[in-house]
Amino acid sequence: MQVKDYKGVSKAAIQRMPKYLRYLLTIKNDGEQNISSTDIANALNLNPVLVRKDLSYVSSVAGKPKTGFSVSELIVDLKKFLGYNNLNDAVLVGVGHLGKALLSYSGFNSCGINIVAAFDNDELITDTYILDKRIFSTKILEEKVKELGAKIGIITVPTKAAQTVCDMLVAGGVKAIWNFAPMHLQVPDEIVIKNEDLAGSLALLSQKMANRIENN
Amino acid sequence: MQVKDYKGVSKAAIQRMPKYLRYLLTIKNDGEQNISSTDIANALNLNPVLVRKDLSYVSSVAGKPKTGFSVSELIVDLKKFLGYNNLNDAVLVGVGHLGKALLSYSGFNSCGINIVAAFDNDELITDTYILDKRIFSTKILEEKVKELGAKIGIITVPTKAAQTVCDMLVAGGVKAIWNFAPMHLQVPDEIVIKNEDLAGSLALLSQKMANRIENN
DNA sequence: TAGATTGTTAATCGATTAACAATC
DNA sequence: TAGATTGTTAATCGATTAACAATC
Repeated sequence: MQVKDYKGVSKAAIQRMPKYLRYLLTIKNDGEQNISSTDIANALNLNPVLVRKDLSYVSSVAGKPKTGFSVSELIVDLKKFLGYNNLNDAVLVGVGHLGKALLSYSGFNSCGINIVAAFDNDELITDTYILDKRIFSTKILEEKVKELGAKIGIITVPTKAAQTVCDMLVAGGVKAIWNFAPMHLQVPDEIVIKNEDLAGSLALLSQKMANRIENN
Repeated sequence: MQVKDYKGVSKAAIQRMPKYLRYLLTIKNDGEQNISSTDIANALNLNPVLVRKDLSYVSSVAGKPKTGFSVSELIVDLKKFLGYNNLNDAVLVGVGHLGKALLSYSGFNSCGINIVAAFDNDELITDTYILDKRIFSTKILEEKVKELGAKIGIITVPTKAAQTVCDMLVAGGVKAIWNFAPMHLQVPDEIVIKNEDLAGSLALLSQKMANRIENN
């Protein structure tokens, strides 16, 4: 088996990969065996050349002129690229509505992330379960994260607690932070952080709306 | 009062604006009157030149050498740029965990968006309230959206229902869709859409982790 | 074969950073 | 005044698109 080194893939391209994978899974389900970059591009409102370039980074088998790409093979390649076969253990801190939403979402298991435990301050819910995930007290966060060896920390606590929780997760040994609290967190250089900024998305949406109306 | 035309602001810059605003609000709370672009940049891990360029798009008053920018004035300018003073009415469809999380989040009111109603298929929760937002049956979605005149539709339903709900919202007259379902939605050209793609974010996080570990 | 489709190189577009003069 | 800080222009970097030869 040939080994790809995945060099030079742009950030934007990385974020498109799960979209390709999802689309391919749906058409595979419809019984499609082959697909052209043009068809993928049309379905996802992208430029066909961009799709070809993205797929060239991950595909182990070249697309064939006239027939296009093998759906099954692309799916395998995309899953490998995205690391969906080897799960990373994660813990989630803050079992409010959003925390519950993420804990209940079964789709993460097929996205390379496995939430193994949750933490919350509220004594009423500690030692209860959401699906098969136990909720522990935040008091034992650091020690428990060490024990579990979790590598990703998901933060869904209120803004004012976010930095403290972040520090505890880092002390517990996580290598990456996925932050849903609306604030910028400070982490050591070696820690990877991804901020999920809804206000930023909303700003973009509002701006597009304003411009759209203006141009009518 | 001078009128800014906000031309040439990059998408990336638009998404940074709420971050600046949030940071300025916290330091205003700490009693700071002035702030330099360098200090903002350090706090948010950005390049100072980038911060100055971004702020130059929105600030009605130039920063002063030696003292920097007036915190209060920047706050006013950012709020105006982001349209946080004139609220857009929105409806939310799909009152699961994520839907509840968004309905319960009081912070949207200060982000220019006002959720006026929600919809769900589940008869058990129709005509109940979350905060002051009433949950209606999805059956009357189109007519109710028209009646309310909502301009933004927020989709938090399962994947398989997302496109149908999207079409109903568009038929109801919304101008923008904020989609949290993990799939690509098709909308008419004149409708603005923003996909909140957690799988894409996660892909980026995983990739960064993999590279970080590799480079050690 | 002819035509659809691929994959690559070059050109363009967009965003960030570097350099530096202006000024409070 | 001197130095911190701004704002702008040019250079660089990164990502997308256009052009086109290769090929099943």
